[in-house]
Amino acid sequence: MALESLVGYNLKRAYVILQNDYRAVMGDHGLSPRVFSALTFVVETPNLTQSDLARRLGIERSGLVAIVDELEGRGYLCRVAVPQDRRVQALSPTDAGVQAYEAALKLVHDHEDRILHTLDAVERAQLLHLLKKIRETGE
Amino acid sequence: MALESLVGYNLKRAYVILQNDYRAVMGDHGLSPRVFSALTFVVETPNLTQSDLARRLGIERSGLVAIVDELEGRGYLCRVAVPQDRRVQALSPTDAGVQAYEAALKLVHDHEDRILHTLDAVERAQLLHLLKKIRETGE
DNA sequence: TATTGTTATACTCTATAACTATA
DNA sequence: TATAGTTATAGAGTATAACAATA
Repeated sequence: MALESLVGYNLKRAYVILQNDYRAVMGDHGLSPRVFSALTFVVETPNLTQSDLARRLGIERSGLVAIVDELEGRGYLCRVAVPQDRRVQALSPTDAGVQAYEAALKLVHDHEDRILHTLDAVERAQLLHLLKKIRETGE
Repeated sequence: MALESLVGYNLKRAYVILQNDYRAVMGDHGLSPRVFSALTFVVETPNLTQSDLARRLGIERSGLVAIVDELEGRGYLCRVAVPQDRRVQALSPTDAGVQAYEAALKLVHDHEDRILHTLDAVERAQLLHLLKKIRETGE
């Protein structure tokens, strides 16, 4: 079967498996992968703007609006006006946002530990390394 | 950055990079990844039914209809009635389908060789091996 | 002129539910 | 009853194009 030797096919299948398990662990009302990623950037990056965030996530600004709306609706961040440039909205995490991020990160770690239990520490590090090499190529 | 050590995040980013390059190589009227995968199974598996194919691709039967419609519309396969069980349609590749498959496979190989040029043969084999380990876990 | 955030819109991929015809 | 193929429908996720406010 020619597909078995294709990286793209195996990458997609593996990605779908991780994603399904992620959603099962996070639950119906949990943060989706992209919203969790966005929250991570907001919590870890001071003075992040929406355009910055879209660039880092590799999506369009227009697509980010709904993500930021959701995080704001959950009370996890605030859009803060920036006096120096009145076009931009800085994204500032709330205390609830930081707590939700930490709780979610713990769940994500548990999920990855479980779904990747057949990979030992060396294999997991190898996999991360190889995936990052692909990322470096494509950007 | 917590995301950098997450397999799921890096898996998705790498997958998006491969997918974008795939589409660039195959062109606007080329076979999409899922249609190419379906055609591969049809060409390589005699007497394949739609339910079989959906199961192997990991999607629902309902979602497969449009894929088979497209391949039939391109003249790459025929839905063949099976006398033994008149519920099923066997999927039989045409000569044009086999030729299109072979041409597409060549393009896909070129695409993967190019986008993965920073990985040597050993790394690529490692990556395939690790991705398959994840697939085995999740099925 | 260019950029930020935003809205409107459309497209792809996928799932669920219900139908029909067969078994 | 159960299965194969099908249709209708809806929900993510994402992209493009255009707009107002601001630089």
